[in-house]
Amino acid sequence: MTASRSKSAARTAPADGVEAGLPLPGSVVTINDIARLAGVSKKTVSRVINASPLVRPDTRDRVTALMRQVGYVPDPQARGLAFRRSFLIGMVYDNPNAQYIVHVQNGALDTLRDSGFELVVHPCDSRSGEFIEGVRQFVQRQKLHGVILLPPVSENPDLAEALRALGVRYVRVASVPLDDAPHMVVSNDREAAGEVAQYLDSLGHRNVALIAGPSTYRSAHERGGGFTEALEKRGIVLPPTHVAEGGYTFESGVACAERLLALRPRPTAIFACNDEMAAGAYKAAYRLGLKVPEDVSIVGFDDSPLASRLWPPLTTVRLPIRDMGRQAAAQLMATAPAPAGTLTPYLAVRDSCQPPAR
Amino acid sequence: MTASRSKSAARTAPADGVEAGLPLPGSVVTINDIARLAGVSKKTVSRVINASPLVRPDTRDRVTALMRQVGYVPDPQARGLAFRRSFLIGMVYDNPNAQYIVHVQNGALDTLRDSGFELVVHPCDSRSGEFIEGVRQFVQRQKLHGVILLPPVSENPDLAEALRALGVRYVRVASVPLDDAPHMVVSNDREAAGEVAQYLDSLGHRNVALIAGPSTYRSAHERGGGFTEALEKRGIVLPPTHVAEGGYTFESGVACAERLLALRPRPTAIFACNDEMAAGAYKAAYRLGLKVPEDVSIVGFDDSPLASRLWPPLTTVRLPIRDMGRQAAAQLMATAPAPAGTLTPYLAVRDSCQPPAR
DNA sequence: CTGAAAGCGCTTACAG
DNA sequence: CTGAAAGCGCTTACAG
Repeated sequence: MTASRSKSAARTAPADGVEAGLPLPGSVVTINDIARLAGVSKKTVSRVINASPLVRPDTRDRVTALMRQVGYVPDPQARGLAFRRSFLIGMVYDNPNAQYIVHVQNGALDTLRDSGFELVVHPCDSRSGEFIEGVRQFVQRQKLHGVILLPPVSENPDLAEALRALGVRYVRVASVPLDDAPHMVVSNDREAAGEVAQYLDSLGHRNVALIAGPSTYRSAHERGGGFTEALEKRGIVLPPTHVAEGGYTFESGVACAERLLALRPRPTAIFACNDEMAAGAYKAAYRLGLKVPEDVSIVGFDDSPLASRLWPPLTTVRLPIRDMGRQAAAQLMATAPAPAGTLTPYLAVRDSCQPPAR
Repeated sequence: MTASRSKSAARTAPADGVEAGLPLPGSVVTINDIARLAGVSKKTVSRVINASPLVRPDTRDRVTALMRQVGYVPDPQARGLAFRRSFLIGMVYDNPNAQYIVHVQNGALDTLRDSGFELVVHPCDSRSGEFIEGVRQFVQRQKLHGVILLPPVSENPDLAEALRALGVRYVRVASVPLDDAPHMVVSNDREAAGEVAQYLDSLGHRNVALIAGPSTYRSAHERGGGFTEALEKRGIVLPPTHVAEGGYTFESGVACAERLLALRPRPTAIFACNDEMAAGAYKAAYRLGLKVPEDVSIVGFDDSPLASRLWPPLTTVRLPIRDMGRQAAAQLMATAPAPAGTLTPYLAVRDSCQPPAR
C-alpha cells in the first residue's frame, strides 16, 4: 500500500529535475501537487479553493500564489463528484426564435465567464408528453447547479413544480411574474405595449388593429392586453373585429393582416405582437398594393434583426434579451437572494409609421 | 473500517422493507446497489455498462434488466473522473448568425440525444489574441470528449493545431477541406454558387454583378469564385468593376449594391454571397426606386429566415446546416473512422429573379 | 487554524 | 468469464 502510494506520488511529480519540483507546464497539476509544494495538507488547499475563512492569511496567500504560478485549476469533475453536484448550468427551451435563444445564451455566458461554470443547452419539445421527464433526467443525471427556463416552457407550472421537487435551482424568464422573485426574470411587455398605443395615438391614429399572439403564450396576453388597455385609457376602442389572433409566425401574420386590411374603413395602423407577424403584415400590404407607412402604419415587437432589414425599417419594441440572460444566470449564481430582475423593453422608432392620411 | 463500510451500505439500501431490496424510486441508485441486487461484483456491472464482451450473456441480461428496472444510469461525473475525460461535447464559434448557430446546435443534439453526452456552448472572440488559450483551457478543464468548430474559427489553423496538440477530438465545419477527412464537415459552397450562375444565365442575364463576402472568410472565396468560374465557363465575364466586397452584413450589402446599381449599363442581376447582403441590396434598390425583380434580379445565399420574409421572397441557396451539425457530432462520436461529410447546398428558387427587361 | 481518514461513484490494472 | 484492491481528484465529517 505504501509502495503504491509513493508510486502515485512519483507519477504526479515532475518528470525531470525542475528546480523546486514545479510541475511541467502542460502536465496536469492536482491538489496533491499543490499541497506538497506548499508544504500543507490537501485539506488546507481545499479550504483555500473554497474560500474558507479557516485558513491563516499568510498560508492562504502562499497557496494562492502557488496555484496561480503553476496554473492550477481544480478539476470540476472531481469537485463535482465530492460535492454531489456539477458546475453546469442548463438552459431549457422550446422556442423557434434563434435570435432569442442565442441572445439569452450570450447573456448567461456573460455572467458565467471566469466562474468555472459552463452552459449546457437543452432544447425540448414541450408538446411531447414526456418532456418534463426528459428535463428531470437531464437535471438529475448532470447534477446541474441550476436551470434557466425560456418562454414558453418557462410558463409551464408542472415543469417548475418538478424542478422544485428535485431541489434544483431554477430561474424562469417570462413576461409576467409566475413564481417568487428569486425564480423569475421578467420583462415588462405590458408596459412596452402600452407605449406602442401611446405612440400610435400621438400620431393621430384612431382606427387601429391588433395582430395578437397565440393565447397559449403569456407574452401574448401581456402585449395584447397592455396595448388594448392603454388604447382604452386614451379613449380609443379596439372592437373584436379589429383583433386577429396569430401564432407568432410569419405566415399567420400574413393571414391576419389580410383579414384586417379588408375592413372598411381600413385601419390606419396595425400593431403586430411580434416582428415575424409584422413582416407578414408587410407582405399582405404589398400584395394589396398598399404602401407602408403611407397607407398603413405597422409596429412590431422584439426588435429582431428582421426589423431593421425590412423595407421600410420596422418600428418595434426592443426586448433586452441579453440582459435577461445575464440576470437569469446571476440569480442562479447568487449565494444571497439576488435582487429580482424586471427589465422593461422600449420602443425603437424607425420608419414604418406616420400620421394617417388626411 | 469495516464498520464504516457497512454503514455506507446501509445508507444506500432502501429506507424501508421493499421486497427484494429494490431502491425506492427517486433515491439515487449506484453501481453498488446494482451489484448487490444482481449478486455480482461492481466490476461486472461496470463491464455491462461499458459493453465489454467479457461477461456471460445471461449475467449481462440479468444485470441489464435490473438496471432498466430500477432506472439506473451511471453517474457521468464519476465515470468521467475515472476515465479522465467527460461526456461533454464543446461547440466553439465566433459567428454573428444566430440562425446558423442554433441550427448547428440542434443538429448536433439530434445525434447526441440518448447518448449520454451533452452539448456545452462556447462562443468566443477570435479577434482577441488569447482566444486560442481560452479554448484550450475550456477543453482541458472540462476534459471534453470533443469539439465542434464553426466557421470562421473553424478556418483558423492555429486553433486546430492547438487542439491536435491537446489530443482532443475535433471536427471543423467549413466550406472547403482544410484538414483530413475525419476532422472535416464540408459544405460544397462552390458548386452551389455555380448553380446560381447557371440559373441567372438560363434566365438570359449577361450583365451581372457580384457582392462578394469578406476575403477573410473561406466561404467568401468559394462562393464568389464558384460563381465567377461558372459564369466564365458560360462565356460571361465579370469585370472587376462589377464585383464589390462586402462584409457579410446588411449594411455592407446596402453600400455595395448602391455602387453596383450606379454602373451604366446597370447590371440586370446581382448575386449577393449571403442573405444579409441580399437584403441590403433590396434596400438599395428600393431607395433608388428600382423594383425587384422587374428592374434587377437578386439572389442570396444561406436561406436564412430573412429570405422568405423579404418582399418579394428571395431566391437563395439553402445550406443544410442542421445536417452539418448532425454529421459533425457523428464524426466526433464515431469509434471507427466515420465517412467524411460533404454536403451540397441547393438553390431555393423564389420570386426575386426574372429575365432581364427586353 | 490544520490534518489524517474515509468517501463521492465509477474504472484500471492485476489476479485468478 | 469474474472479482478484490487501488485509484481518479476532490470534499465531508471528525479530531485536535
